[in-house]
Amino acid sequence: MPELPEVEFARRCLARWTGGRRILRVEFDSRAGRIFRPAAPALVAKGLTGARVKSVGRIGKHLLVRLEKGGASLGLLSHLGMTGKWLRSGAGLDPPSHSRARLFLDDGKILHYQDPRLFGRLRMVPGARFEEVREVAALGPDPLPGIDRSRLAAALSRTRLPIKVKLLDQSLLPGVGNIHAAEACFRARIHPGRPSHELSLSEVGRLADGVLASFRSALEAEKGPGITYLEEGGANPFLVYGREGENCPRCRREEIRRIVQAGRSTFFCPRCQR
DNA sequence: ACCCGTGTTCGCTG
DNA sequence: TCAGCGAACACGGG
Repeated sequence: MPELPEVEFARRCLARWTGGRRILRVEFDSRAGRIFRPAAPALVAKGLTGARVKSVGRIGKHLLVRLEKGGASLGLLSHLGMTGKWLRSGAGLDPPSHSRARLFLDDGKILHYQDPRLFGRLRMVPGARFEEVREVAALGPDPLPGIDRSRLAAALSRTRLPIKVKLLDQSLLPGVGNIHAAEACFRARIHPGRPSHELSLSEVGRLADGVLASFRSALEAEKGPGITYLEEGGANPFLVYGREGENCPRCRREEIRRIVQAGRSTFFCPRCQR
């Protein structure tokens, strides 16, 4: 369920697990071709074998792993798609289900890239020049630790798209996904259907605050049991997402509604959000 | 069985 | 030319 907070959590885990470690061996499953495409899985595996991890970065929902092999820099770009996850296990344990690739580290641990739906991507970036990768080049500046409000206001003034739909555009505030777009509109008390160019400067400011607050709240939840995934059985940690029919947590007088915008669900309070 | 889904890209349309 | 839309990708869960 990766939007920015989950990807940032994955980054911290990966950094802790791999810092200074060497990759001894790489395995992949029969479906890994989708994840690695257009490169052949065997080529990626060969490229990673023997490399040492230097650092793990992130921009938006993209993980940027910097490695070194034979004195040369090497990059691994990881996008988790809808269901991608990095997990770690000890040697000799059964791999988790849908483990598409496994990296065997020199401390005896195994990193698994798990991705049931195969929407994620894992690709090598020569020289770790991530900025030359088209999807990365198209991203706006990462919203953490802060958002440039003038830039945000300027970008919003140029489109009539509903604000909640525009928030999904990764050139705006990369890392915002369907959940946090709805959460940010709710926190900002802005109706998700409002044309972006109509927002006042103070509304744009509230929206930036809303995005950051929603991210921080989710990151805070990750520190606990690491559960912010709706499917994982924990309580729904969100204010409006997935809460159709429940009372609004702010006004307590209106039920949360669900609408569909650009083919995606949006949840909002019709009383609080105008 | 049917519907829904945390993301992105591509092709079509007006 | 291009913003905007819907479909497609693929699979599990309710």
